Amino acid sequence: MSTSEPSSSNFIKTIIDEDLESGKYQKVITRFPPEPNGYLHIGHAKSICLNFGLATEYKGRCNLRFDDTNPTKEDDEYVEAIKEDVQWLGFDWGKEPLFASDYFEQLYQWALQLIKKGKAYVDSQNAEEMRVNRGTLTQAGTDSPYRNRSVEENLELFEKMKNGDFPDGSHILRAKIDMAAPNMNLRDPAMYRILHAQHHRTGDKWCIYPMYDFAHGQEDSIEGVTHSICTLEFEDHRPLYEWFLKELEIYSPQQIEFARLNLSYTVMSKRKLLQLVNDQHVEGWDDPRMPTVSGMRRRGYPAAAIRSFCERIGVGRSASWIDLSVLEDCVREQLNETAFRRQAVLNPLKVTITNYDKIEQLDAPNHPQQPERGSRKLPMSNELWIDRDDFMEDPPSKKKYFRLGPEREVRLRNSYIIKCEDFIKDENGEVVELKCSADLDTLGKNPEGRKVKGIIHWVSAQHAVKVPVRIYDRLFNQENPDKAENYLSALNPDSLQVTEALAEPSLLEAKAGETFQFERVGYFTVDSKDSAAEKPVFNRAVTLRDTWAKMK
RNA sequence: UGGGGCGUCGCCAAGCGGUAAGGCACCGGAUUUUGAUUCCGGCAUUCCCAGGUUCGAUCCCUGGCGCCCCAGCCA
Repeated sequence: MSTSEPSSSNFIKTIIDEDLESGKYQKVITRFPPEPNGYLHIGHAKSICLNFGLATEYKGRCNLRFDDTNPTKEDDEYVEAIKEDVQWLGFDWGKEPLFASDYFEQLYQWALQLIKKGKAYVDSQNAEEMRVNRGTLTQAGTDSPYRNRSVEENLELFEKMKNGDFPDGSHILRAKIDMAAPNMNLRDPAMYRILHAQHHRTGDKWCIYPMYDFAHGQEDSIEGVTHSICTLEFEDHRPLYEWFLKELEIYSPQQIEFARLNLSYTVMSKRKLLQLVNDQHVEGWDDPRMPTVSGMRRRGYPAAAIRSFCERIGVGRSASWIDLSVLEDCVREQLNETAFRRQAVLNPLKVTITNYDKIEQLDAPNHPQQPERGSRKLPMSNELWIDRDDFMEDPPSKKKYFRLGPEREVRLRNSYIIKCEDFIKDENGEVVELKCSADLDTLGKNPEGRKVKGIIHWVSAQHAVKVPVRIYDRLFNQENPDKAENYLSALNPDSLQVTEALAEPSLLEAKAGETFQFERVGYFTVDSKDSAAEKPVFNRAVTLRDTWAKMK
């Protein structure tokens, strides 16, 4: 499956090691429990790598379980997308994925059990009344007037709720715990609400649906999960998680919380990502600018890069902010190994080689560090395109600059060394063409007596193919978009720039999903949606590291 | 001002009473037909602050300070 992931220690492994050693558990069973109400994002990837990673490392199992307890927000489209993403990330959940909805009957029976035990009651206050009577952070709540209904009455009302005799919101099943509890979650939390909604799997079979708190622990219990790993916000829910399992007298897994991922220049809430999609600020969940797994896949981020990112950032309990550049660096790390090298010019400047009048098919390696991966033919002629950035009429520092300039020499990547003899300007004073001479004795070898440090990429004008290229930048231009008055105001208007590249002809054969390094520029992936045979459209996954840009 | 957490290098993160791992970033230097990659070297006398216990504290105690989460019939 995935390559070697050494994986450093973290506090969760310490807990598991202790549990294994003390004999509390003999095996490790985890689970990844997404709600199918949106696409997976990089934050989910962290949880996936953690949960599946632990299962692999301890030779246990990790279940993929859809937490589909709220039919008003869930959809099969999301189920399918989530399955694809988990698989693509390189993980295996075994036979079939599991669903909370498969446990609805059992959950219902358990609710009856708590009612009979006097631990649950049907409340008939409306939502507003419940809110008011819940109290505040510093004031205890007050008991509902319906709190002491008899078991019989509760049973009867709950039965009617189940049968669909009541409209949404008219009644609710609550756990009878303590309206004065300092932990708000224990102030008689809701267990079941009435929802006359079509469920993506059970259709209209149910009119009542369990709340997260009344479902999650029992789901874990049914599946024999040993370590139920979730994010920090659920820490306050743990006493409730344990309360239900204890009152139900069933096996109680251990919940462990870790800090969720925060990535700079992006938002991570599904609600906001959904809004970006619905309001068409992006082209869809898999828009290459989205922090979704599918967006990153389309952008050209390899699964291995996402895994190594998750390994690199570690797992802890303190709120952490990871810079987007860390992710990009993981992408480079992978792509540098795997991507074939090609030449393409994004911002063309014409060059005429004055002493060269033939056409040659030069040999250029697919990957200089991996010669066994072969080579391709690179056509060379006397009219070329190079990148505008590689010429300066007046270089700043004679010493530090080693690109093209008047009287300067430079190596054409995979070709000859050329010297700029002259340059031509248009009426606006802009350089439009360079006249260069080539040292014809420098193909595949260095000249004697002088060193030419600069190397530039190029493409033969008559052979070049025009290909659409999409340059992506961060979706937001504020480090923490959530800190803006409205996160939408932090959207980067220039996050997508559509342009064209003049590319070497071999790139015409590029297949959807393939990634190439355009030498000295960056990594570009053939878009899987908008490309056709012989008509590749390229997405820039990430630039190359550029220390020269930093020096300037 | 109720409850639950967190605070170790610029960013993550080990450490669990015996004298500060590692990764990334950064800074040097070497190799290089990608100013990329690779390679070598450097990079916390100090662990939010102040007291205390101890032969010895990042780890224990006390008191501060700062930050995060909780008042959905969302998960």
